[in-house]
Order: sequence, then C-alpha cells, then structure tokens
Amino acid sequence: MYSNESLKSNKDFRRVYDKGKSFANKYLVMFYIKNNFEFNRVGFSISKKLGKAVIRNKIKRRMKESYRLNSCKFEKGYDIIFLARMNAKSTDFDKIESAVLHLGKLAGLIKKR
RNA sequence: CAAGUAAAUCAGAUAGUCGCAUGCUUUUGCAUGAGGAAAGUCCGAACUCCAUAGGACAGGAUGCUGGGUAACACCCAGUGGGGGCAACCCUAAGGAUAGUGCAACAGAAAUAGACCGCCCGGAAGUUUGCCGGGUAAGGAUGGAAAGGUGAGGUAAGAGCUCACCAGCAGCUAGGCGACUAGCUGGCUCUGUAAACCCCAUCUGGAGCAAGACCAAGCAGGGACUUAAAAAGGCGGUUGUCCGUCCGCCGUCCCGUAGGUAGGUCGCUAAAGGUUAUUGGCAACAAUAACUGUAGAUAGAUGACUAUCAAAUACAGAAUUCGGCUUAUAGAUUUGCUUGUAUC
RNA sequence: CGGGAUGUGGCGCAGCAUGGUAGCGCACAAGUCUGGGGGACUUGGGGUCGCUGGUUCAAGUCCAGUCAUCCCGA
Repeated sequence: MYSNESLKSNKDFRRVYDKGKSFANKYLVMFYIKNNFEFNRVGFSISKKLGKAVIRNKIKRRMKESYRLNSCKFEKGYDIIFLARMNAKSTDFDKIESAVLHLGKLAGLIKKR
C-alpha cells in the first residue's frame, strides 16, 4: 500500500463521515464515498476508548493487513474509512479479515466474478 | 534442607514466505528499525524565543551532616530516631527560649489546679458530719496532669534531701561536620510548624505546536533619516516596582515587504556506550583503546508456518538527556542471617 | 507539551479556607389523617467520604503517592 492510498487530512475524513454511506457489523464500521481518482484511499480510525497505545496499534495493524491482503478484490475509485468497535479488542486476525470482506460485500465494493 | 533478607540479570531465539519506515544503491537488492519501564509527566538540565536577564519586594521550592554531579526533590558515605532474635529495613529529621493561633468531649483543674482522699486545728458532740487551713503520695478523666524509680524525711506530704535514669544550660576532649563521651551546675521548661510563621540556601517567563527558512490565497503596510533639541507621553514581558536599552510623536516607496494554507529544517553523535588502568570506603572522576545504535508526520515492527517443555506479564519512541514514581508473566545467579538434621 | 476541576447514602449536592457531631432535598419502608387513591404530617433504615500510606491525641477535612472521569489552551 503506497502512501497516496491512505486518507491523511482531517478535511478528507470529515467529507467521508458527513457525506458518505455506512455499514457495520460486530467488529467494524465502514464509511465510503466515491472520489475522483483511479485508486482507493483508505483510513483507519481506532478510538481511545478501546484501550492503551499497544492495543490500538495492534488493532490498526491487523485492519491494515487484512485490507492489504484483499485490496485487489475491491472496486477502485473510493475513499473508505474503517472504524474499530469495542468487540475488535478481543478478537484474532481471522475474524477481522472476514469482517472487512463482509462489509465490502454489503456495500457492493467487492468485484463480482 | 527450610524460612528470611539484600542485590543483579533476561524480557523469547532461529529459519522461511508476504508486507511497512528510513538510509545506501539504481531497478534489483542490501543494511538498520521501540522499552525496562518507551508509561505517569513528579523534579532537574541542555536547546530555542521573549530588547536586557541587573536590583528590591511578593510568590514558589528545598530543609540532619559531609561529599558526588551539568543540575536536581537524585546518588554515595555517615549522624540521630524507630522497627526486627538477626541479616537488614524505614525515616518531610532546621526553629516551640522571635511572635500569633489551636487543643473537641471527658475531667475538680488543660498551661494552669484541691473533687474524693490524707493530715492538723476549731466549735458542737454518741457514731458522725460541719467550719478553717496544710498537702500533688494515692483515686478518677484524658493523647497529654507539672520529671521517673528507690531510699531518707514529715503531722500528712512535697527535688525538701540523696543515688541512678531522662531532660536543660555551661565547660573540656574527639570529629571537617551532624554528633558522641566525660565533668559541673541550678533543679524541670505541655503538644502542634504535613497551623500561620521565623531562619538559611536556590529561583525571570514560556516551551520543539519552542523557533528558523521558502511561500499559493487574502489583505494595506513597509523602508529610511535627520531640521531642532531637551523634557514628557505611549509601546516593548507572561506577579509588582525601579534601573538600563530600543521604537514612535518627520519624509519616501509600492505586487515591495510581512505572512495564512502548505512545504523544508529543527531531528538525532549523545554531560554516548563497552573494556582496561589509576585515584576514592563509595557515589563518581581522569586517562587510553575500541565502537558508531529508530527518526515517523493519519504517524513505520504485522500476518502465517516449523522447532525449542511453555511463548504466556506490564506495555509502543514523537526535541534530547539525568533521576524519581507507578505497572510487570515466567525464570536464573550471587552475598548474608536464623533454625533444623547429619558428619 | 502545558493548565484546571471533580470523586461523600439509590440519584443530585452541602460539609474541607478555621481538623473533634457526616448533613440537606428527592427516592425507599412503616404509621396517622381519608370510604379509597393522591397529597400532607410523623417516625425510621441506608455511608470502607475513589484507593494506599503519612502527620496529629484525633483526618471526609492537612500532606504525599495513585486510580478514574470531565474540561480548557498552544
């Protein structure tokens, strides 16, 4: 994942939160909106309520990894934000990976073969 | 062997596949990549800015002694006090004779004192109570009751007298010093300063989002100098005042200058680490050799597999160091003390 | 990086500057007034004062450390 494929400024995040659509399951919430680029931009957000720095880092890395492994399956041209919920604190990598794919299917962003 | 006590160390390793950050290479790779507390932000510094960091007051901090350090509320060595059979541990430990305040309830009385009791005398008089005085030994209250214990002494008592102990003042000796030991003296002084306060020492403020450079948009600002001469006014700092210094109270210029978004630097070599020698009880210092170790900016360490008995704790760098405090699975090593058993 | 506030019955708050009795309102329980309800009145129960140490004769109050929650500034 190159650096221009991630959401950076607070302005970009606000645009997705305010104008985008959202889906949720047990572990994650996903916000997304169409952008004007040829590629996707992804942001990850983990609230301070989930735990201390070590726990938040671990959750974010797992979310990043599970998107990276499945990024080829997503449609291009969207800004996406994944937001961790309280249940993500105590799960393993497989559950988070399946949660990412599940949200992609709900939103219709997974390519149909 | 058991119990205890003091200290030190490790904080998964190795191999493979995919992936991230930085640097070097140039299209392929190679190297490096979180902690003992990175944490809490409780102290101390470096560094940067505030015109200067000078004086006074206020405020704040520290508080047994000596040393170490860039500095410290830290560390080392000692002194006094407290706890433990001991090894050892704890200790905000200056001043109550500078002054002010406070000490509920109980109790006769709380910073000064006769309720009961004991003793003497008086009048009345059957026991007995009443009146006047002496007395701090005993009782009761309290955290604290006018030094404690014993003997003498006395009407009963009392440092009234003596011995020992505690405390106070002075002298002598030892120690750099906190203090210790001895002698002498008058006989005895409540506690609280983590109440105000006094004394001694230290202390300007803000913080890397400090600050420097480049610079879209937007907008009014910027530059320079003397004609007169001194005084005054206003402004420049973030407790107040004083002192020093600077600017303004005139002319000239206009996409120039300042500067927001954004970017670059600050940004990692450091009061650095390891080893040896020397000095020192030690903390630490000096010298020599070797070594070169994260630097992001939505913010880099993850996922999976195999082996080791198990991989499990607390926990993630954000300017950098020195400490303190708090959290911590599992395991290892060493010194010392006490007890038990055997030789 | 820096500054500040709060924690006391089930809920909302006093009491801490000046240390000795933990209190107020609502809620809860019982009783009285009423034919009954509502309402009023009377009585009662319920507190490791966030936690751990220290100072003091004595700590909710003073001091130190710690945990949690909330707010503000650059």
